Amino acid sequence: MPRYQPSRIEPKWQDWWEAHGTFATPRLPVGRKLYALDMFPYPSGDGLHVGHPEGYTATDIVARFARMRGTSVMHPMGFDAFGLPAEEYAIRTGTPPRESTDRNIDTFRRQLRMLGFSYDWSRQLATTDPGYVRWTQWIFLLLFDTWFDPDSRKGRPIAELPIPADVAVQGEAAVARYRDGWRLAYQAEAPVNWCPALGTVLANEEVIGGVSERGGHPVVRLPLRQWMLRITAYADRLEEELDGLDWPASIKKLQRDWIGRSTGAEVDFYVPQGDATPAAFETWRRTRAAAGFPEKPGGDALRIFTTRPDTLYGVTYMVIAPEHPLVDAVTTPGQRAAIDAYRAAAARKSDLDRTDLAKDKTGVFTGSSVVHPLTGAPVPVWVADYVLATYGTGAIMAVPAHDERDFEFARACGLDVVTVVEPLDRPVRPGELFTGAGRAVNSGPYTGLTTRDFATRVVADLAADGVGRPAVNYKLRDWLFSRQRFWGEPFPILHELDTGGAPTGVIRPVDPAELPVPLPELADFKPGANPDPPLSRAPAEWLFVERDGRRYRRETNTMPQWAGSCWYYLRFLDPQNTDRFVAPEVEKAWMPVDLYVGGAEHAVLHLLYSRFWHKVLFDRGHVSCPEPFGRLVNQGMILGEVEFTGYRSAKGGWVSAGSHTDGDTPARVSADQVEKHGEHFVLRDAPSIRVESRAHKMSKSRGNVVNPDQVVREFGADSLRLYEMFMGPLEATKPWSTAGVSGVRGFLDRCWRLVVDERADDLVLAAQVCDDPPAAEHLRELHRTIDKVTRDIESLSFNTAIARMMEFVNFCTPLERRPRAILEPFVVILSPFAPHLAEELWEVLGGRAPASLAPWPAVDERWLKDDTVEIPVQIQGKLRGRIVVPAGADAATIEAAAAADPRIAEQLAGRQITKVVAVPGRLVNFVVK
RNA sequence: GGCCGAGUGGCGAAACUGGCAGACGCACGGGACUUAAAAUCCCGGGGAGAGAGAUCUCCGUGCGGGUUCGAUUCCCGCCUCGGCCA
Repeated sequence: MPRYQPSRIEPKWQDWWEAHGTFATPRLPVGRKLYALDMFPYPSGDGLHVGHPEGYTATDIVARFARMRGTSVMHPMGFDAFGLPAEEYAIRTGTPPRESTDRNIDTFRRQLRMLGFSYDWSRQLATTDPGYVRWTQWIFLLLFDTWFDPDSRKGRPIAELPIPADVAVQGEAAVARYRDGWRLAYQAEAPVNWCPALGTVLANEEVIGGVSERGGHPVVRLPLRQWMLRITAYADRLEEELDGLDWPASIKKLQRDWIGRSTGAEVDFYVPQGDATPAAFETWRRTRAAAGFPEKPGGDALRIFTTRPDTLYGVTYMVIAPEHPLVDAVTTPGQRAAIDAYRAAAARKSDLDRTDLAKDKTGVFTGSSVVHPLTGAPVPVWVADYVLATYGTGAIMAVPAHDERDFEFARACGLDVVTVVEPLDRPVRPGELFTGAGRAVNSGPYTGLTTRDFATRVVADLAADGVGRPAVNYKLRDWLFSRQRFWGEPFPILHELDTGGAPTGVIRPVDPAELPVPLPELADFKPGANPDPPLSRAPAEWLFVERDGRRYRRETNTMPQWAGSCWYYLRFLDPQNTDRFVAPEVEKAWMPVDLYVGGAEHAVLHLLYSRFWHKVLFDRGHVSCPEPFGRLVNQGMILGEVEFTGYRSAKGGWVSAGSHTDGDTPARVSADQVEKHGEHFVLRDAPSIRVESRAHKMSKSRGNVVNPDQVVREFGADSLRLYEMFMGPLEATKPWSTAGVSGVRGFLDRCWRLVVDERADDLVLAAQVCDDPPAAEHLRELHRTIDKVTRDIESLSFNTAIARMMEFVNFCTPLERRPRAILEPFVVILSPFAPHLAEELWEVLGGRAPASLAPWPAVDERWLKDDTVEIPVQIQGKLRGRIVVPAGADAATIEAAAAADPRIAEQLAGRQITKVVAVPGRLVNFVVK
């Protein structure tokens, strides 16, 4: 019994904390607050992975530490429970997703509880809870009700959208259409990635290399009515407001690159109507000069976006995307067949295939030309799939002399290359590719201008003539927000039907009082052969509703998994509220999140989408801060145990790693069969054979997945927590080591024996524990430990904090008399790391539970200072001796002490000292001749 | 191909702002305890060399340069590995 038995004490204290509401969070913080948040998990059927507790332990330590220092702490946990795997499981087994999801959540909750995290479990939520879905739908309606006002750069109610007079006169339907064109949530026919095998449309980021990220199924592009969110309206704010955030620079950069803001110009090229006479072009130009640059180009103009308006005179051809609306209009009968074939082929390619620089560029001439707005020269129009319909205007002016992709395409198709920019420092070679800035040549009236001046001037001139304007473009696209799946939030939108049951095109939001729109009971989860969502097969009583005497059909798309995770951090604050998604005073008191920890895989999407929703909520006055996550930390990946891999040839003999070929088969080699020779590991029995030494990502197929349940069974939850924190820096990628877990367990065993008499039958104090007043050396050791641990938790350097506590235990273990006055504070600082053990030891020491809420011990600065310090003495920068000097000794004193040291004096004798570097408290260095 | 990160003992790692490289842990070796083993406790471990010995010398933070009295740390160039994006 008195041995350290995690299996006994861990459940005991988990029950105790639960029964006593130890970690219940007040509705409003009292004094200082801390909101420490983990990225909530998707409750997969496999249960918790050892990667999960890494970040969770880190935030738990911070949360427990803050609580012990009197801070009000919000530390909740929930589940991101909508998503594909549950639905695929449903399709496979016929189990309704809600059942399997609830089961998985129970498993996750059990496993999380087992690890002793100090969550306020009364705040648990799942994105699938009807009470949560209600507010996700409510926020969607808010997006639907919001337009982005470019003047104030803010989201505003759609009712405040100014209606142009020419629209107003067309009547109510026209006004409604106009409004729909401005809403942040809108419908569009979009070329989408339809995956027949999954029976769904996928976002671009879910398509990798032309196949689905999940499952690797082929994907084709297809136009389909979709819900989109106008995230591009917020692109500038999403980029600019990264500045104030305490996030890793690399994540900020990823977000900036993803947004991909580029500045340049939009330019219209005249599309001849019928005969392409110079007179027709002149007429068009005069009309434009009078009317100005239109919001949308008509059929008589091909609009392009370029970041290099200074290369306008180098345009030798135009390229439009295969999906561009003008393709049909500009294709001549002779080219029709070739163009159609090309478009069909392009539809089967993903964006990735189309932009890959390594691949050859392809394209087809349309047979016709457009007219250059400055020179009036005809420019041939090509269709090529290296231009994407969704980027910019879906059309480009090609300047092969100054753009890499255009250059490659021109070379492949035998098109002209005309140089119009020269580098400032050297002459240009004809036909050379030069993408840098320089000076204009061969550019009519602009010749001689620098790239920057040219751009400014020409854009102004184009704008004056009504054929161009300055423009900003983003790589970021509007967010494709609908999925043809069952297991997601239904859209709270109704489509009006006419008397014949056909949609009229009029849509109507569900009254917020009627939310949530529940998911219907569905017998069949199988996706269809066409992109019709499963909900279109819902029972009629769900599908059709009547409002105000009109019949409606419900929207049958569902929202993507990102929807629920966009705002869960807000719901945690007020999870039971049935009047609002969060009470304003509660939101104001707790937000923003002070520490957000999770994997870097969410660097772009989740974090960008959340920020976008948050800004809309902010603009509409529902939250008090413009950014949700103040400080972000990415925990590193935990890899499997290091593996040694040798290679065997087809004949069965070993082949040295590095000189092996694909024909050789890899084979696991155990650690005791290898040894290190110089840089590499080799086989012990055949030292000429090199083997690879590497840790791999944990995966079922590799069979190197570590199961937290098993680790807890074998070593205890405190050991798992402590090991994951001791492995190395939080942000680093680290290999798992079972031996390492057992080493950390050894430390907890030593902590136990420091306090408890292991050989007694009952749980009693070790005989060495005494009430002696602690001696100076004890206090010095204690306070240095408290100081280091305190500072290390603040900087999230948990590994070094643990190392310091180990030193403390190593110091105490040999003591015949161990004053409780140093043991008690030690147990307190141990408690955030190994909370169960700390509670138990605290109890044995006679403390009043819970140790988890004991005040954090204060550091007494007195014990941090030494009377004397030992400092190194160098000659020529090489260590030649050490001296002991008073702690505060100044430069002159330590230099004299160093020179007086017999060993140093001996080596300095007869040499000329040219310089002395004496840094108080650090070192003395003599530079001699 | 681009961007980001990393490279330190047999292994995971530590080193404040440029100041004694390798704290702490694993593994390993030695010792104490034990009839014995396990467990525990104590001691020792970067490499090479010299010495009977306490000690001493040289080399050493991926490689090559540079800055500096002094570089794991800063700068330039390269190599390898990992991650993300294309």
